[in-house]
Amino acid sequence: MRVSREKAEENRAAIVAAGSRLFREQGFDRVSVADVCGEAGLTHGGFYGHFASKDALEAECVDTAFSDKIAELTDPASVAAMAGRYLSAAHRDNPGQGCAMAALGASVPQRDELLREHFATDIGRYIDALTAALGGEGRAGRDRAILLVSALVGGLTLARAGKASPELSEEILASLRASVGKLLPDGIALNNAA
Amino acid sequence: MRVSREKAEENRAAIVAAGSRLFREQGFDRVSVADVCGEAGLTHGGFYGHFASKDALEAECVDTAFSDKIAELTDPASVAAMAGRYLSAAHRDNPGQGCAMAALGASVPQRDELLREHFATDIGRYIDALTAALGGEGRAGRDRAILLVSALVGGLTLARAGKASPELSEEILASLRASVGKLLPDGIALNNAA
DNA sequence: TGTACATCAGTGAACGCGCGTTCACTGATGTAC
DNA sequence: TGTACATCAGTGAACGCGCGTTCACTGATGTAC
Repeated sequence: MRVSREKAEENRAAIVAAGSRLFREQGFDRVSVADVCGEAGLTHGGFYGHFASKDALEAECVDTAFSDKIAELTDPASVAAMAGRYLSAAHRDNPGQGCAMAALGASVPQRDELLREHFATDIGRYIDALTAALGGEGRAGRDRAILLVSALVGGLTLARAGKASPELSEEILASLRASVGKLLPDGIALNNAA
Repeated sequence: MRVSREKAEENRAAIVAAGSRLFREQGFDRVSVADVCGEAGLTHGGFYGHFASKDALEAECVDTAFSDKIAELTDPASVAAMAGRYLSAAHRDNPGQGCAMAALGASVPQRDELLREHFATDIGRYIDALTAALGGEGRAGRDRAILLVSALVGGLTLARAGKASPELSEEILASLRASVGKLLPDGIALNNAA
């Protein structure tokens, strides 16, 4: 059942897309190679023709998840829009297309060296991009970006972990939308809509 | 090989203590019932005489981890001391006795209802205790506590996930020690020693 | 352009392994007298 | 207090299951002529 080289490349990309979503939704350990391949419309036997191991797939999925998010960061207004979306109930309830740091960051230390190195590089790229988008310079600029991303990642983690208490989860998101708005440059307002 | 009721109670407590540490170090899914029992000096066969399921153990381990941390929060100075320890390389590198929110929070949504409810209740208790310890009142008091705990949890998650890049990981911790110091009440300084 | 064959993307069964949970058994503890 | 026996905490083998990975096979693709 050989397919064309073009189709094979599409299949590979479909595996990465499916893994990128499923890993963020359920975590690395709760998603099997067969789950990912099935989601991509394939059986699992051909997987090792595309990837050296499940670890290698994980690393590639993480990279693509970060790249999508980094591309969104262009100027201070884009950061405010991102923060508004980030602290929304929609993001809390749909991790599959959301932040890889909040969804997968805590499990990175237990994973293999390839993934740990990719994840560290990606976090560095994200902080660089956020600092640049905020227009800050030097130590103060990076401090602001690091405080912002930390508050977002931690707040979303708490809102998700506390979701069995809906009022608490909502309070955490609403409270952080207010606090994070004050961390942004003057004149840039958080978008609370999304 | 029956043991005395007193010894049986000690064994049960040893299982909870071992689980509380191992789960924070490696995550729920990467620690087996046999791992926990072995760490407590027992075999795994008797486990179900003490606990209804692995899920029930997880919930109890989470509760004890939170209780230990909540007891530390007494006044503004205790919060500053906690924050200094929280953002240390020692905490980053030793999750077993550290913060359950950073170590396990991201995996809560995938776990069973019992654990999700316990975790949500524990987060609520933690935020209540942190607000009270900071001496703040009303909306502003809770906002400050929520921003603080979010920055701590997110920052530690990033420092751990980015540890393959040691300079980045250190920068995140140092930057947040500076930023978090400014979030504390006037006159209360972060303890950078631990 | 048309044909013959080599290549190789994908299939599905199989592998060894570790998991959560169960259970028959053991022997020290706890109790009835 | 001392004895006889019932209780039950802990043991270790076993269960069914799902995992990551491998492999013989299939048949459409791609290429040599």
